Amino acid sequence: MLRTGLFFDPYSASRLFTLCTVSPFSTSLECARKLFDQIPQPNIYTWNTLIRAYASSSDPIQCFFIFNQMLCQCSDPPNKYTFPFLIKAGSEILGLLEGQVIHGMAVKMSLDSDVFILNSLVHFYSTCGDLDQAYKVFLMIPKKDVVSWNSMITAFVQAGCLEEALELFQRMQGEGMRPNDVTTVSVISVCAKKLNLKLGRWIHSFIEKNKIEMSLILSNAMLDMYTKCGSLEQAKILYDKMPEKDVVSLTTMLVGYAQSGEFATARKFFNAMTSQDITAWNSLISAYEQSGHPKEALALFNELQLSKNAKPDQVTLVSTLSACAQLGAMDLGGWIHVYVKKQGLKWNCHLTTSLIDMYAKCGDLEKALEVFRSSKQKDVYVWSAMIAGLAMHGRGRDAIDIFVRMQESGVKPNAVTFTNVLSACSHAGLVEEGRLYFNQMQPVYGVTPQVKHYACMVDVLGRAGLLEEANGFIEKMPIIPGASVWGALLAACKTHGNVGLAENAFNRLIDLEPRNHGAYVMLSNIYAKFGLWNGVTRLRKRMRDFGIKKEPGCSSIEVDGSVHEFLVGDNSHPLCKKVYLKLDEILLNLKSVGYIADKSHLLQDVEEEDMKDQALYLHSEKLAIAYGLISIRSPVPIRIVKNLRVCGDCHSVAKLISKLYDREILLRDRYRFHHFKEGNCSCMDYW
DNA sequence: GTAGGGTTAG
Repeated sequence: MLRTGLFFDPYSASRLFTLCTVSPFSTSLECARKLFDQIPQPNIYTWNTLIRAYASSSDPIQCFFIFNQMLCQCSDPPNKYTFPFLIKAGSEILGLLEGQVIHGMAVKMSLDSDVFILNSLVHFYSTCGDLDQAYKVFLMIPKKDVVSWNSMITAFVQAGCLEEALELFQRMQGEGMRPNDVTTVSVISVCAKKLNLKLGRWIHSFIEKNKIEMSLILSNAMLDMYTKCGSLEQAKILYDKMPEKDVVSLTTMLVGYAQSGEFATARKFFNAMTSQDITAWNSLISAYEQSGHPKEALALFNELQLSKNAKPDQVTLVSTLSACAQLGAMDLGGWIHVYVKKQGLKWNCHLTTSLIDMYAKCGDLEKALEVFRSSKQKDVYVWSAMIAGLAMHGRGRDAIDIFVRMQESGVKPNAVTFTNVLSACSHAGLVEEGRLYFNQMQPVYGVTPQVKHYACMVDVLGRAGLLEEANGFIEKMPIIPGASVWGALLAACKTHGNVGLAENAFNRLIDLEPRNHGAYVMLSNIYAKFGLWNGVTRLRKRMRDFGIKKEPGCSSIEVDGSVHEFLVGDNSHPLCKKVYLKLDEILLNLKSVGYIADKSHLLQDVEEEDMKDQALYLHSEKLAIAYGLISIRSPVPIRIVKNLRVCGDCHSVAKLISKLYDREILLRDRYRFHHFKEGNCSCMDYW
């Protein structure tokens, strides 16, 4: 074209240029840009095409620089085609200000009745979070087409206004507008979000009746709806009928099966993909992590690192950090912290939250605070995670301090925040503060207390020994007390010894959750404490009859990046002989300073009666501590995670070991952290 | 003589 001079014909040059911008090759945009710079007098069409190309690129902000250049260099003013591209760029960069400027220019140029520009603006304002403005623009569209309706319906769905979206769906039909496949994609996703299978089925038949095209995206949205609403069978039927499937279809099925615990089938869909993208990996990892299989999640994460096709992203790391937190795997957790920095991944609030949570749950509260202090963006979840971290370490006053500072910085507390604040009050014995914040929830903060908040409040009162007040509090509850509420009261009765209230709490709890083994163990412990052996026997028989088993105690410890688990009396560890030798040595040392095993904990233990003397000695946390002393060099602290609450004897032993062996021990049990140092525990024996 | 807006999975 250069040789023939055709390139200097503006029309021909712009055809070549357009071809270049739609090329799928990754370097084609650079190429197009170079080409553009050689076009002598780019016309308005050419400029628009360049802006369009950048609007859907990875660098949409360029659109505004180019637009500026265009205003200076192009003899034609921007036209109705220019604005949709710029508005799209505004949505991409979430640039509310930029978009508003563009909107203003369109108005000045009297282009604000163009349906394309207005539809773009509806989408733009909604992605920037200004739903009111989106709706105002929508109402001003003189001749709404199907895209106008779709844009507004989608805006409502994405803002979580599901009822409004359904209303609009009705209204568009009332005004004679026929929904298309895009409309029904949004409406089906409303059904998925509401978990409303009935409505989902109705929309499905609506689509068939109205002969709406079953696009691949619509089929995928429908698969998503059926799996989320718990109808895997219908999802499978639809899936088998789909003429075309893509990676989204497979991922949706994968998630459906993984979330109902059918991991083998989920893996089949995972393996059936020609190439597993990062979303597929994330789906499987998070399914494992969220259903109590953190070890499998970490194994998959390791597999992912060997994969050539996908690289971990922020979502992967959030799930993986959460798995680390569950296991107390701080080596890997810290490695991920470094990984994010090294890879230059963008920090977001999700990542910050899970990193704080990981450090706090692995026992390194200082690191958690460091991450918290250095984070630039703090949303309500970041603040709440820090409050929870301080709470589980017994630092109630500091937690409340953070709660106050959060409000000073203009972040409004939500239901999660209050759960954590109340938990901080309960762990630190701050009864007055607990009462105060609970009573302020609705009137001051507009957060309606849920069952979990009542349970926390019962815990605050009960732990402090105010059993009657806690019981009265439950009786006055305006909502039905759930199992967690009775569980909190029962636990308090165990700590402070009240058989009458305990029996009532137990019965109410068992009515709601007949197979709650924790309830049986707690009541049995209370009977044992008072020497009510008939009660113990009765309960034990009832457990046998119903086939209810106590959850076995399990402690885990991370050494050199791998997690070791110990069960009660475990013999499966390769180094178990050494562990038991170490344990003998420890107990001998402890006895020399006057330690006597507290056997009251033995009598209380329902399932372990056969093991009598051995049982205490074999508690999993003792095994894990012994293993830690063997394999972790001083002065690195020993970090243990236990699935149940630590027993009184293990608690005393850990205190003594911390002094005798001059080692810090961080033990996370089901409810909180115990930081043993120089013969004392951070919980000050209030737990 | 060239063109534009809205949709699914973590």
